[in-house]
Amino acid sequence: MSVYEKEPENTYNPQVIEAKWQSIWRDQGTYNIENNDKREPYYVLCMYPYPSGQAHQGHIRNYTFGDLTVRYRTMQGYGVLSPIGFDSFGLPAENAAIKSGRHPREFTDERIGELKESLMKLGASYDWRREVKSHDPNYIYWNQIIFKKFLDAGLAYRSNAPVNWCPGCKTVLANEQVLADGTCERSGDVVVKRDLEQWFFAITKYADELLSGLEDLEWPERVKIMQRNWIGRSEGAEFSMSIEGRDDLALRVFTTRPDTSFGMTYCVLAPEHPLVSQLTTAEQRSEVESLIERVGSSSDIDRLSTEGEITKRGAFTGSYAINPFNEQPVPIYIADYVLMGYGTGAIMAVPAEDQRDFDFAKAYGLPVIRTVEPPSGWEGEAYSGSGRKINSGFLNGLEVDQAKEQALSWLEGKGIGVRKVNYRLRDWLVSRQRFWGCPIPIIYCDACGMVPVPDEDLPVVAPDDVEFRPTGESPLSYHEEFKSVACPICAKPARRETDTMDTFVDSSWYFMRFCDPWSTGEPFSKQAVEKWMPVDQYIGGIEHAILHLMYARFYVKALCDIGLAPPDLREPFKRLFTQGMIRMEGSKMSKSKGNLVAPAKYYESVGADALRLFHLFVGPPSDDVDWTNQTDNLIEGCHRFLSKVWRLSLDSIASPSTDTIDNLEAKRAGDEAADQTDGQNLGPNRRGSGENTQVDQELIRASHRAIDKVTRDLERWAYNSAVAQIMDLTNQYGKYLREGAGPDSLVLARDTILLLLSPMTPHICAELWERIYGVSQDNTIHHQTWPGADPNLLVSESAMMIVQVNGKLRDKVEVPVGIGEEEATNLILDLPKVRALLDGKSPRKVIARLPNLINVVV
RNA sequence: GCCCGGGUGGUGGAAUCGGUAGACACGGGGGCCUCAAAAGCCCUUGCUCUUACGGGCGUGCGGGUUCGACUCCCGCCCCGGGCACCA
Repeated sequence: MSVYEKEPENTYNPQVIEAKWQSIWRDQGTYNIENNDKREPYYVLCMYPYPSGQAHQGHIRNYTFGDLTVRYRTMQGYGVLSPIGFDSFGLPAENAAIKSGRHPREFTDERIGELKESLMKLGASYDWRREVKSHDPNYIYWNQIIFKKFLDAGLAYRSNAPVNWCPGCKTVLANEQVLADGTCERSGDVVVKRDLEQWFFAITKYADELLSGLEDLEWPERVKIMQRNWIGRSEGAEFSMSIEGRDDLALRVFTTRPDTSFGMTYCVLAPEHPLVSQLTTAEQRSEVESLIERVGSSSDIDRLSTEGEITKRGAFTGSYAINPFNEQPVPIYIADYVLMGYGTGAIMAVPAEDQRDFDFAKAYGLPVIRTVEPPSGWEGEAYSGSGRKINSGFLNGLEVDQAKEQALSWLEGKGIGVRKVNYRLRDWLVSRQRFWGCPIPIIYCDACGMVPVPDEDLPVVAPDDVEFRPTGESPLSYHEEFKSVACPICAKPARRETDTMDTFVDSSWYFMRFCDPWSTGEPFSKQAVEKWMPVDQYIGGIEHAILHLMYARFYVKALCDIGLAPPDLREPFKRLFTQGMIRMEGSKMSKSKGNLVAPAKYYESVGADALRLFHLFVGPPSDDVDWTNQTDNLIEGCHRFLSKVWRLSLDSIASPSTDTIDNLEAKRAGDEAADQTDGQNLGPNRRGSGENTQVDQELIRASHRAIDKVTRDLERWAYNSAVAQIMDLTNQYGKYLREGAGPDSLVLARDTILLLLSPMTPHICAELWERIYGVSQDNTIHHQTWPGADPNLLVSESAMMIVQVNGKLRDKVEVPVGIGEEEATNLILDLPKVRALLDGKSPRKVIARLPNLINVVV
């Protein structure tokens, strides 16, 4: 037992010190920041959480990384904006309301309280004055104002569209909320198609900028790739084909391979294509209609399940189109593999160069004409690679790329086609038939049509006296008082829109509101946004790689264009970090799976600092974490390490070999004066008296190496190896402390450990710093400057040189760092081990990477 | 099917520019301290041959480049993620 631990107040008691410092931070508003702060601004943001009650380990992980960044950047001298809020609209609260009969607001506020408490107990530092909640009437107000501005700008519109309808949730789902197997992401029900009048945001207007804007973002490459794929830009041609015997009709098709037009052997329309009924001949009608029936009313799951029975997937219309390239008629089919929502909803089919067309052609006995010579020995069916054109009239002999260009020019020259860019990205469907969301501020009047709710009547807030029936329908739709309203224009009875907005709308601009949550005249002042935006470091889960991050990017561009945001902002998140997920037995941790591990039990046993340290140490932040039966051991180990830091730090005060506090204070003051002269050394970088022994020199170098390594590791998100480095320094410090090193080196090492650790485990470091230095409240460890390594101390005078013979490690020799090649060669040729291996032969070659390595080739 | 990641001891992981593979931990084994325990400290811990000294093998598999490969190239296998009729 250490000297200090004999006194009860000197044992490491995380619960006591964590509560103490958390209340200090809260009472002092340590991490509050003003918009007129003079320091260089730095905006750190973690994705605001859906309030699900007590935090889960995914939150803990996220907010630990965020808090580390906040504290680290603050120590580097930035004025850091660190806000937090709650994504408090959404389905779970509504479902809970249906079950319990309680109002979702009550339920949500309670959950926010619980989540807030777990975040406070984590010791995360925020400017709580800036808290934003989606369900706050104030936020709803601005959400609705922005919606109206979008409407004015033509960015919000209403359209009757086939939508994904979940019979379980009784609501429309965005494409993104429908899983690949055609089921609802939330309820698992089979999603069906329905035609409904819905609100959309015109995100496709920004398709090109959403794509090109990715270039300059410091985002993980895989997130950018996912977004690029989602946008799905493709270049090609759109051209018209005449219909045999029908001079009144023309068929327009889109293709990315105009060069393959000579290989067109049929055309396909989507079953929903408007020309289908006109093109269908009497004898084909029943066949065509039965296919339309099957495709139209079915769910995607039915549509997909037809895979394999390909002959049920298409029907011949009885009509023929004329291929403009060779004037040949080709039969027109309808088939479910062509989608109405993409391109023109009609394609020219080239089975030789497209596998889907090939499969269809084979099933329907349609011909295959190759237009690109496949490589010799080609065994596949359709060949979509490059090569020389054949069977292609004026394109023969060209390479695919040239032929594409020629075909395009030919189409343009003839005036039958144009170059065309298509996107996979669709407009954002924002209507939700739910209660617990931001109401869409629109009134429908029989006389005046669609009328936006006047600003002075905003916000439109969902009523309190609602009845939650287990029908799945939104209570708004049967709440007469809410629904009935006087038309703002003619005052006659009118109906309110009862749909609410997708909750992704709320999360698309909350980070701007954080800049200026007090703003009353506008959603945020341009000045504040100009100062803080874009977010310097955004941190969140990879699961938001596409939706949230795409929508938020769209929103910022739109807000710039309608004049609410500074025009040149364009992008919200300059740097993005996506953390890995917590897994349990291989599956994603989530409440629905009942596999959450609440932080409370760790707060009570080992404390928040140990839990934070575990999340930093367990592996690379971007990797998934497997929560196993070993995990508690690792957390325990983190606690043991912190106990060691505690003990060794306090022992240093007690140890007669180190300075008294008074002496240290004097020394620090002196060093600060000295620091100003060389302008470089801050914090613990005191050089000492110059009387240090060899042992002291080693510890001093070790401290500087740790500063260097940890700083570089924090910049490259290698928190696990940063922690390892601090552990290593702590082990050395402990050793030197026992061996009685001098005070300069011990104090340096101890302070270095505490400073480097302070953004990671803030409570214990603040407490120890206070016990050592007795600092006042505005001079805690978190007010210290991040240490800088002295480059001169990073290199040693001697190095361990690896001696290799034929590339294999054979020996190690300590050499001076400046050793020359000749000297090194002579030295190693004399080594007994090398001599034995040479066996009298002379070396053929010597490769030297001095002073670290030398390799003799025999 | 296409596009991304990844595969290193019993476990989590490290090796940042092609130069000591396994840092730092967890777990295991042994010891010290103790009446005893907890805590702490010390030693040990990739596999394998050897009493030892010392050797051999080793980063999913098979090749290649190089004085030298976890790292680069080619071809496979396995795991995870994203997209999936987007013409």
